[in-house]
Amino acid sequence: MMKKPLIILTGPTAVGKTELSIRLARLVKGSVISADSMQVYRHMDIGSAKITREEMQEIPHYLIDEFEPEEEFHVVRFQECAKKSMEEIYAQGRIPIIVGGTGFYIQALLYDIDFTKEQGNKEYRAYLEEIAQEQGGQVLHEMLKETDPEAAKQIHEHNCKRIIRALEFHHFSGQKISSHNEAERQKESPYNFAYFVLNDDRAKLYERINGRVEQMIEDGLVEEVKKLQELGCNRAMVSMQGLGYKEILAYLEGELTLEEAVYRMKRDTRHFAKRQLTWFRRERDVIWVDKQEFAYDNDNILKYMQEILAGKDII
RNA sequence: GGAUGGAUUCCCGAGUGGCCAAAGGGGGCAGACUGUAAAUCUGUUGGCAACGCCUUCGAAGGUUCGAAUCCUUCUCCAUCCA
Repeated sequence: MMKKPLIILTGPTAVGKTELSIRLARLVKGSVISADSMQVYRHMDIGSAKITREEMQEIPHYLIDEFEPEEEFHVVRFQECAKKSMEEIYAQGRIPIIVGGTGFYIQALLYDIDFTKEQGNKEYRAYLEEIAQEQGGQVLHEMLKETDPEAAKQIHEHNCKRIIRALEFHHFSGQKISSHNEAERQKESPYNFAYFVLNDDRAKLYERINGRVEQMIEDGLVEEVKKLQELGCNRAMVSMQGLGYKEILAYLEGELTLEEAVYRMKRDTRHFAKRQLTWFRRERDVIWVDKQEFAYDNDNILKYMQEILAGKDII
């Protein structure tokens, strides 16, 4: 059976994915699926740098404004929703284009990683979190050594979240997460895909990030977060852990000055961009698109992409 | 003009004779990641032909087996007195 076509356009935050994605979508008759852990939430527009209706220019977009900020969105839901969207897109004779900077989400979809072994209840996790709280993370790490020594070796003892997940996985599935991961890692993608990573010179990227943060403040990010607060959003919510949101929330609660909040937003966004790049470097079959090499001209970039897509029989 | 305090590695900041290429933090750089991923976590950060050598703690001299640490002079900064 022929593999279905799939285009991915990603890159670190603030490289300029959005603009390019629209032109690409028009070029290949594509529909966009957002792979962005924050743009899925409604009422979070400025801080997530969400694409606007006008910018979409009639190109269908999926997974934007799909959930309320109090809902918990995560990879598994992303995968489910994205797969559903893809079917719809294929049925219309269009090509799905994954656009967004959340590498983990992209991976989950691209390699159709299996997450459904167990759907744990919250109790066990709460129990583990309590242990971590009261006895410290090392205790959990010791527990993991018992049940899954391989995983214990791979996960640093300070990384509580991942230790908890590994224990939880074992608890509900009876299997080792280390072997599960190992198996999933071998998977081949069920799609005929092109994985583009847009990149730019680091210094330029950082400049853009800093500028973008300033712009967000000017555009009324503080007001946006105030409204979210009024809607009942608090820092425990997954959505409120987004960059920009957690800092402004801290400012509104009097923990930080605005200046300090802005400083942190910039810094943490830069760090985030770095982590994204690390992620993409590790992914296989990635096509790097360095903006400098194309003289910062999207026409050139599109031409290049088009060639590659044609070569892979995607278009 | 006088008095006092200060000047430390990219930044802030400890160190007050050997254990100091110099704590800690920040920033930078690198990495991990398979149900919170804009999250969570790790490593590294003077140079080199690198288990050793070289350069560094405002500058120049000096004391000492040995100095970022003590002495002298100078430069700059801060506060105070004129």
